[in-house]
Parts: sequence; structure tokens; C-alpha cells
Amino acid sequence: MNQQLSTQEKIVHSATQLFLEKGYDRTSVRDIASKAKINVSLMNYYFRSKEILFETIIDLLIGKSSASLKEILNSDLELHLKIKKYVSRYIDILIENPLLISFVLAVLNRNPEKLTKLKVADDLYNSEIFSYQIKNEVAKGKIRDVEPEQIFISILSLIAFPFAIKHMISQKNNFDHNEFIEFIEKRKIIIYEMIISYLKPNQN
Amino acid sequence: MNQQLSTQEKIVHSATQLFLEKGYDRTSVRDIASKAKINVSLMNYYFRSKEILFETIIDLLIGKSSASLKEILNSDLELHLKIKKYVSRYIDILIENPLLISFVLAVLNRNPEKLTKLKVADDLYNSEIFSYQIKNEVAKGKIRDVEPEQIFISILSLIAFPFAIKHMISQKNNFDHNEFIEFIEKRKIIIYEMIISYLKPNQN
DNA sequence: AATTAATTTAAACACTTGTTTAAAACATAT
DNA sequence: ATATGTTTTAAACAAGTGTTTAAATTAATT
Repeated sequence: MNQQLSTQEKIVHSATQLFLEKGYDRTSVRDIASKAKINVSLMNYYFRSKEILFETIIDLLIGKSSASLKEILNSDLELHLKIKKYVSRYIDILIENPLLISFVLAVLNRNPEKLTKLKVADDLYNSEIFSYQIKNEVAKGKIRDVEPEQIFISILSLIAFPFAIKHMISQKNNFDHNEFIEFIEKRKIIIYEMIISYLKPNQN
Repeated sequence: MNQQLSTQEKIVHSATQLFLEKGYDRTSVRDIASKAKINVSLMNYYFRSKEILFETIIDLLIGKSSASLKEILNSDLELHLKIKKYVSRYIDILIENPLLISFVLAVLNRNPEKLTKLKVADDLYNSEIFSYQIKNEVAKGKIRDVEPEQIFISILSLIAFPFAIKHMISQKNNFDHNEFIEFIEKRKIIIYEMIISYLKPNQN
């Protein structure tokens, strides 16, 4: 399989895997080269530096997943259904790549200055329409009086954090990978119902 | 102030700050030495290696905060009140040290093998009594039928994750530090009510 | 005051890091 | 077949890493 790939692709492929597993600092250029079975200097030939290679990979990783999430948030779906779809889709993405969250968090805390350039801010996290929708429902008395930002952060937290502490959860409950995924799959409904029950206006 | 401290204390003090801000890998022994205004080799004299110094600091950081949380979880408080106190206390701890979560997450993903030794697993995260309490309430029909683990992870996520993405939240909403804390303070009630409203048995 | 122990220092060690250089190998085009 | 451009290679570079050594300084003990 590695045979079919171009040198450039081999570098990206191997580096992505290593960055996800060990992070930027613990991955050396020689690690990447030996995993991709290429000469060390080819990394500098195709990408000018390790840093640039890293940024390329960040954009690749995040760009891939963010598009469909943004689409859901900006759609004209009814609020409840939108939340349900968003939660479900987001969890599916993270199940496909369970290391993504830890990766993004690491980037966020190592290079907070690169945040603007990072697609996360724009794509994963721009929710004008969603905010407006919530404010609207509040105004109509359909849901409890809430700050959209607080709701959005809550949803995000409930979805993403378990992946960030996957090791801890798995160890405590003696989960193998499949059992962890089962645990996470259940959260699609739990998170949805948790948010919905909170949003219900006071029934006094 | 640095004058009063012993060499050993100066090392721990400076290293803690650097590890929290920049992480283990991006902090060099010479960084620590120059911040503590001591000779490089004193680090190896008092602690045998950078790794051991790091583990010492992990235990210090986590041990400090975990005690009071464990106490609340294991107390015989009524469930609702227990959750309220736990959320509030946990948030207070993280406000006091907003970098703690990112630090722990970094350790968790870099050295997952050290997890057992890490006090997190035992202290922050052992909730036999809490689990039993929830199962009990479920059996009595006082709350919805839920898995205690899912509830615990949800509470943890709602509390901790916003600190892990502090930079993102602050940038998007143009928060300075105080405004971020305000945002977080509001979550004490939000998280409590979110969990409680979810736990309410079906009113059909 | 003399001797022993604890602390601090500067220098060096061995190793790894990302990157560059310049020659070699290969492919393409004239 | 020759020349040109692209890709790959091995070797070296300079800088930084954690740690050790052995001498110098300070403190404690007899």
C-alpha cells in the first residue's frame, strides 16, 4: 500500500499518525522518515520545515471533519433536530478518529497564538445562525432563557471531553476499544436528552 | 519572596509554573534553573532527574485539589445537594488554577502508562459511593434510569472542558481573564440544573 | 580551630534535534 | 546521446538536550 503513494503522501501519512499518537514534540523528523521509509532530508525538500508540515496536517485533519458540522449548524433544521444531528455527527467523526480531540487541545495550548489561523475557530466554532436560533426560541417562550454560548459550550464539552480522557475511562471500567465506543454511542441520546430537558421552559 | 525559599522549593516553584504554562517537553532544565536563579546541576542534585521532578510536581498539583473533591463525593449528602457542592467546589479549584486541566490532559495522553500511579485515577475519579447512591435513587424511582458512569463523565465534562478550551472561548467572545471567570461562574448553576433536569423521572 | 559533611559551581559529556550541503541517481526533453 | 531538471542520498552542521564530574564554597560537627 505504501508502494502506491508518492513520497509526499508517504510523509504526510506517517507524520499524521505520529503527531496524533505522540504529539508534535515527541515526534522527531527522523521518526517520520523511518516510518515513511524515506531519507530524512526529503521532509525538508517537500515541506520546508517540520513546523510547516505540521500546519499542513492540522489543516488537513480539521478541514476534513469541520465541513459537515458547519453545514448542520448553519442549516434551517428545527432546533431539537439540529442538536440531535449535530451531536450524532460529531460523535461519529470522533469515533472515526478518537485522537483528534487530544491533538487539537495540544495545539490549542502550545500555540494559542496560531488559534486564529487554525480552522477550528472558524469552522468548528462559528455558530451565528445557531445562536440566533436559540435567542429566537427564547423570545418565543419555547425554551428556557439561556445564553447560546453556554449551551454551545455545554454540548461541545459533553461530546468531546470523554475522548480527551479515553484512557482514564477505559482503565477505570476495564473497557477495550469496542466497549469504549459502545459507551460513547450511548451518549448520542444522553447528550441530546440532557440538553433538551434543560432547555424545557419551567413547567410551574 | 524567592529569597525565603530553600533551593529545593525554588526548583519546585519555578518548574511547576513552567510545566503548567509550556508543558513538560517545551520546558528545559536550563529554563527551570534560570527562572529559579540556581545552577543547572542543582536540579539533578535535589531531584535525580527531570522526570522525577515532574512526577513530584504532578502529585503535588493533583493531591492538593483532589482531597476536598473526594470528600464531597464520599459524604452522605443528599444527591442533589452533593452534585451542587461538587460542581461548585470543582469549578472553584479550576478557577484557582485554570491550567490544571490542560496539564492533566497532557500527562494523560503522553504517559498513559503512568495513569495508575497518577493520583487522578484514585482520587479525582473514584466514586463507588456516588455510583451506589445513584443506583439507589434509580431503584426508588426518584430519578430517571441512568448509568452512574455516564452521569459522572457528563458532570466532569461540563466542568472541565471549558478550561481546556479557555483560549478558544476567550478569543471568540473577546473575553479577558475576568470575563472568562464570570462566564465560568455562571456554569455552577447551569451544570447543576442541567444534570438535575435530566435526572428527573419522566413526568408522563 | 580543624575536620567532616552538605551545598553550589563551571565545565564537560554524550546524545538528539531540525536543517543544510553537495554529490549521486533518476527521469525528461532536446 | 547529450543536456536539463527533478528527486534521492549520505554526511555534516550548529544548537540544544539531560546528566555527570570534580573542584570550590559554605555549613555543621567535633
